[in-house]
Amino acid sequence: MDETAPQKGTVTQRAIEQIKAMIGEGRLEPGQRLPTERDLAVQLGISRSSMREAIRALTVLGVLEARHGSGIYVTQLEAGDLLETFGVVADLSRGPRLVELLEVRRILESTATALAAARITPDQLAEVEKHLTAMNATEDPEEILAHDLAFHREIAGAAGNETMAAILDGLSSRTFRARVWRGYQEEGAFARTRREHTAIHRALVAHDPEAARAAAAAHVGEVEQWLRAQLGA
Amino acid sequence: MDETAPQKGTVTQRAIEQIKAMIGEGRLEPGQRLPTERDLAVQLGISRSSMREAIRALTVLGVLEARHGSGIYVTQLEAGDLLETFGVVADLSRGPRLVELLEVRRILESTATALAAARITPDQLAEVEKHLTAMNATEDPEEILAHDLAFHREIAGAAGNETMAAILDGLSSRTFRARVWRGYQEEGAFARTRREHTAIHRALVAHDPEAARAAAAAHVGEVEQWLRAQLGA
DNA sequence: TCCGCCATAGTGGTCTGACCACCTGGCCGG
DNA sequence: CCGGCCAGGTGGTCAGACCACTATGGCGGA
Repeated sequence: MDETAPQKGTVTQRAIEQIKAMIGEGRLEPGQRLPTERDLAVQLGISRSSMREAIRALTVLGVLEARHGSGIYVTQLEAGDLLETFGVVADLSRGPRLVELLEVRRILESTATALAAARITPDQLAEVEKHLTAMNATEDPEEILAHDLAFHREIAGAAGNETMAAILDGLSSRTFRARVWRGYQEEGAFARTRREHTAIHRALVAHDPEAARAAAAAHVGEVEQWLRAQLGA
Repeated sequence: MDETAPQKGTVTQRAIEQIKAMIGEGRLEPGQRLPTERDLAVQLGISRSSMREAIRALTVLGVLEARHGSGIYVTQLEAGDLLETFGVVADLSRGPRLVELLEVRRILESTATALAAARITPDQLAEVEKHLTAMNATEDPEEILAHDLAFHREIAGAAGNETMAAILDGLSSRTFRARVWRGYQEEGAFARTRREHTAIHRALVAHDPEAARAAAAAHVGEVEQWLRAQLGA
């Protein structure tokens, strides 16, 4: 009856591809609910175990979402859903790879900040200021880090490219930054960070893209150079 | 007995986190072989089915690699291994998200090309030329696309940032580009593409970063603008 | 002695069927 | 009419069996 699968790879892998294809071809819309695991297994002619592995795989990729007791749904397939796995990359990278990731972040962050300088709205600017002042008002590293992240996320959002913002979010994932900061803050980098953030903010207020680009690049580049030196030592 | 897991999330999710943690803490080195599925399941106190789901999840993320009949191994955790999932993102993105991805690619590709202009070696330059001439010597879209990909990949590699090269590779994944090209090539874009590639190559030969950046940005931007227009229509 | 074949043990891959935990919606009683 | 209860359906987990493949080491022949 079914001559769709001419035997290639594992059945699970095949199931993953088939579901991905269904979504790619539009047979499954974002947010739509899929048949039950049991039905899907029958449809593709495989066991429920294999089908579950396929579903689990697509779940960690941010393509599907399983709700216990309710069903399996296609995510909205937005940038945030799919790029969440980017954080894993950042978390598992070490040594020279960390420097490379920071270099990528520097390139994207500087461009995003430049775009934001041109496009940011008063409301968004107010939000940025909120995190800036909150960050300056505390000495708790945890809180500083949180506002630091929010500061940059808000700016990336103002750049108007959700995909880029999602990537930057992954590149700044909590554990990633925490790992770098642990050693970085020892050299009293808080003050410098605050100065750099102020410079970025000033460029945003002035709607000066080039100044914003330079300030952001310098900000990330500072950490990048420090990390590079650490590895060379 | 075991107070490691105080009940949070599904057992599979917990297993995923635990294995990730083992790698993050260095208890599992890249390339190292893991215990068997059966042993791992016993160690973490879960069933083999759940353990298999966890392994499958980490497999699609490029963290683990399962070899039938041999065992499960940690990948080298290099950029290419972990960023393969980036291709999935590109394949499943549609509409405005495609434009955003192209914008990200434009930013990274232009910078990568600029870096390459400064650092490229004669050998690498020869390789680039090979793909350029091969691309000009055929009319088969399939082959042109293949050499087009290789052309950019070689340049990205010459930039000296493996991570960036891997991301660009994902952003240029076969199905992604094929989808865009299907409509794009109708307007006789082959000639324009060749011209643009020639301009990029010329900048590389001259070791002129700024010219390279401009040429690469224009090259990607061309497609980006076309796609933007398509969506607006 | 050495090489090559092959039996075998061990591994991941798949299947089955059962049970549990949770959500949902409808029914029933207030 | 409303609220709580309950049953059916769903994903989550488990157990055990068998299959497909790989690697290893021993055996036989050259």
